[in-house]
Amino acid sequence: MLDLKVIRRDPDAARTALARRGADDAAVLDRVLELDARRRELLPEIEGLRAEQNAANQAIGRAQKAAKDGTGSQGAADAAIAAMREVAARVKTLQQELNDVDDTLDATTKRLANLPHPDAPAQDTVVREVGDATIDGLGLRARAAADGGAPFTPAAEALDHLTIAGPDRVDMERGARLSGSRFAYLRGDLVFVEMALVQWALHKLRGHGHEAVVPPVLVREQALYGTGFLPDTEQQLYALPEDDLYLVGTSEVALASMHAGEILDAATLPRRYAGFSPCFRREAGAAGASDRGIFRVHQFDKVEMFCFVPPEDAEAEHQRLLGIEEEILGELGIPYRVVDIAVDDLGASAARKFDCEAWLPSQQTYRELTSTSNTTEHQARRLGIRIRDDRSDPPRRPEPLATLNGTAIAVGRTIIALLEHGLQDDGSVVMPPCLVPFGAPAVLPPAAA
RNA sequence: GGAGCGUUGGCCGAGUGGCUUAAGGCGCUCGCCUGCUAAGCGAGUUGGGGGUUUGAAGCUCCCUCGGGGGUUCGAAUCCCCCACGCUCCGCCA
Repeated sequence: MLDLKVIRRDPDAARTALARRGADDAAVLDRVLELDARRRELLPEIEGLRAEQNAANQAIGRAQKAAKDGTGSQGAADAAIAAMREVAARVKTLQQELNDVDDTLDATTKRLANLPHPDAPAQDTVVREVGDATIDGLGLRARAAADGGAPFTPAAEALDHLTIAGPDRVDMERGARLSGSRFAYLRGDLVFVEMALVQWALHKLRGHGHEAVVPPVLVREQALYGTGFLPDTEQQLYALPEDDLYLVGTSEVALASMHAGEILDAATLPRRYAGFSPCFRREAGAAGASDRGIFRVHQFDKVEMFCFVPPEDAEAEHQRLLGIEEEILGELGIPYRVVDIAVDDLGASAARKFDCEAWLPSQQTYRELTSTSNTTEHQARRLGIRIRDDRSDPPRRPEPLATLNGTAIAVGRTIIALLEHGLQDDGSVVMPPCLVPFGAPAVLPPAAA
């Protein structure tokens, strides 16, 4: 949500910035300005009448008391009450209109997307590529083998993850039988790979100052409006209308909402979290996509980073999150590239977004594995999260802070990349050495014939 | 699922229609006083939105007793809906 005062002062700047997103936000913006103007017409009128009421009500109270004491007449009070009746009716009418204007203004303002960062590019832009686009791109597992880890001889030919894992470990057929397409059972070894990935990531993130969180995944509509997923991505959301709850598509929703309505002491910032939760996405409209296996499913587990920082620190924090994502991919030995996402492809809340795309040998292309967004004050304003700086002089009013999110581990997709990059000629898969202490097998046996 | 009781300022807590425009206390901030500290005295201490202003400060008005609506000249107080919390019963991994 944008700051009304800022829009009011310089509507053209907001208009220009929103236009870069390519949406029809200009009309919405004009509507906001119009409603804001009407609101500021109504307010002084109502407030004047209310001041009149407040004064009269005190006088009535005194007069009635005097009448009771016998020191005054009831007539004076009755006359004042009669006079106020009219004022009360007028206030009621105006108040009704003001309420309508407020409601519409609020709903309309919430439709506006965040202002994009000036540096957000017009087209997706590759920032850098790390590792070779080959089967063991970074050569990390080969190097680890030389250091005494499991020996590793990369397969000569790439295979996709379903072939490598086999139906005993990624069971799409039974998943579909149970729940429909895009659902899978993850079984056997791969469960321990998932647990190791999660444990490893949470430990790493704790070292980076992120507190581990397992959040609720069923949330009220309010949380989705607050994080900017509504109105915007309704067709992506699973809803439970019986209970007025939604399944979250990412723990970002729950993590951002953790401090909703709070005023945080500036001295306690930054606040950094690492959420672990399942994520649910309807993937409506993705029906034609030809992804095999667990690349795009309706339910997957994810470790998500989330940060609350002072607005002036947001950009540095964004780079920090990107740095952690790259560190993770690097240690897992997954070659990747960083893409600066095009301004018209940003979510409603994001001012800027970087994706890390992993090289998938079986597809001979880069695919999105992680993503980090700087949502500036957009979510904080919608969720009512503010910062109080007791150290500032003169003291300032509480102000919105900035929030940022980033994927640490999207489990399913990470497993895909690990399988493809760890594949050896005999069909076995070498796991990154960093996961082994956390319970991953050093080597996954070949899929059963 | 059923029944009951609750939600007041940073915290505790009084308050059943009108000088309560929220008592009192604690905490905190500032000042005074006091060898230091403590105590004492005084003042201040929710958040939001308007007006004035280039902006800020200042001044001023309005709103804010969990949220929303209603009754009334007037609501913390009465009525309705919702959210949340606690207790008991039932059910349950």
